[in-house]
Amino acid sequence: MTRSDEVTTRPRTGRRAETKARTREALLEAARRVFAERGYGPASVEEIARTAGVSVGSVYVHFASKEALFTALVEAQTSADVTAMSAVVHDDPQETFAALDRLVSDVADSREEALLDAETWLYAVRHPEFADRLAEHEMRMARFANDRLSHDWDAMDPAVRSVVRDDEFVVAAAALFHGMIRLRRVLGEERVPADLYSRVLRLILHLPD
Amino acid sequence: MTRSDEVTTRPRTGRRAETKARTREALLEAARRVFAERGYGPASVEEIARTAGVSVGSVYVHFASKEALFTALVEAQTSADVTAMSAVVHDDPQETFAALDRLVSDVADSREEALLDAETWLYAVRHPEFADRLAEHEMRMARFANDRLSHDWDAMDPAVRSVVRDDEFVVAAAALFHGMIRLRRVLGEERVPADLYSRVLRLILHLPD
DNA sequence: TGTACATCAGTGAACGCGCGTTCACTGATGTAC
DNA sequence: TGTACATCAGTGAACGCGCGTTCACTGATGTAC
Repeated sequence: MTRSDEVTTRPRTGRRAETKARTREALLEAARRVFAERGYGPASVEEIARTAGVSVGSVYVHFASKEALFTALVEAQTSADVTAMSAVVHDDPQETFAALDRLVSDVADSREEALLDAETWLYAVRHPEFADRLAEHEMRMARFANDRLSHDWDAMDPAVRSVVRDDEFVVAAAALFHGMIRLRRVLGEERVPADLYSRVLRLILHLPD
Repeated sequence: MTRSDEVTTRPRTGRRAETKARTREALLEAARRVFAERGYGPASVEEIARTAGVSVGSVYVHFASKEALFTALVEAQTSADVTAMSAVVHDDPQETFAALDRLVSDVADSREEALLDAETWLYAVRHPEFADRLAEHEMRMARFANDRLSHDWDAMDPAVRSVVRDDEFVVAAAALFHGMIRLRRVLGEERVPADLYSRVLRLILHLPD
């Protein structure tokens, strides 16, 4: 039993640690907004600091460099993606499809998320060492969907199963997801209705309704 | 009949105009490479000029600004896209599907084209006045495909036609196209085989083989 | 509890640097006679 | 054909500016006694 264990009334994290964590969060939130709006290159550390309400020097207390701030942001976004993905899956397929459509419109209609998504992809293609992390994340998301799907896959129409494997379907579904977000941003929600996503998925799977 | 019409032996465009046109082409080609590799913001006019083998000042003889150079490049790419699209359509659907798969692998496997594609989208989302031009281009490409398709659409399985309209199918096909290019760059060609595109399209359309 | 000292999150001016754009200049090409 | 002048594509040094990062400093919080 060490001395720190005996401290009970005092909060485990002192005021200093609390405010430090708050500042870090504020910086990540500001980075999300500025990186999305300007892009990685043109985004300035000064604007991120100003948006977070702190000085430039403070950024370097929390992150080693502008690049480290960006990758920390992507890491945080990755966790958020997994959370969003978990919320999509339901026992009832109808609800799952509806949740997927909602995810399409949520991401596409959030300027910030759509931009950051593209910015992350570009950064990954330009920085091979980072590409592996994005690939791993993309595969984790796909496998997550695949696990839920595999129970039903054996019962799927053989006309479908003979053309694509279950892991290929998941990749195609992810591709359609990314592509619809991209097009919806450019063409508008009339030409790219969110429920088109689930309607096409059902056509691919030869499911009714 | 003006004097210029009487000049027959002399080339219509003198040496000066010829070399100027060559320089312009060299600048556009260099811009394609540098904008793709670095992104619009971080790409420097100096590097573009150096890549093209001319001085910085020369860039401003041909283009009013870095931005004008970028939009001219996108304009040129737009024409190239239309040409590529024309080459895809065949009378035999089998050949059309095969050509589409080839287009997927061509664009995805060309680092430059894939990057420029994403860079253009980002620029459009960040510059609303430019977004209209990209939307128009995207719609022209879609309509182009739609015109070829509409002859067959009436003969399509009613189970398909009752779920998506022909213009919605074209949007979905375009979305799948963009998404597959994106994923293929990150996940590799083993996990995103090019022919997955046509296989999924056939599943959507409930076509055999 | 009170006091003296240590820690460290946060500050902001200063740095060296690379950027987009300009402009006076050069010289090959074009034109007039 | 030859000559004198005009045009203009291309040059590159110079400009003003904003960038990422550093670092000596501040003062609130934490610790020892």
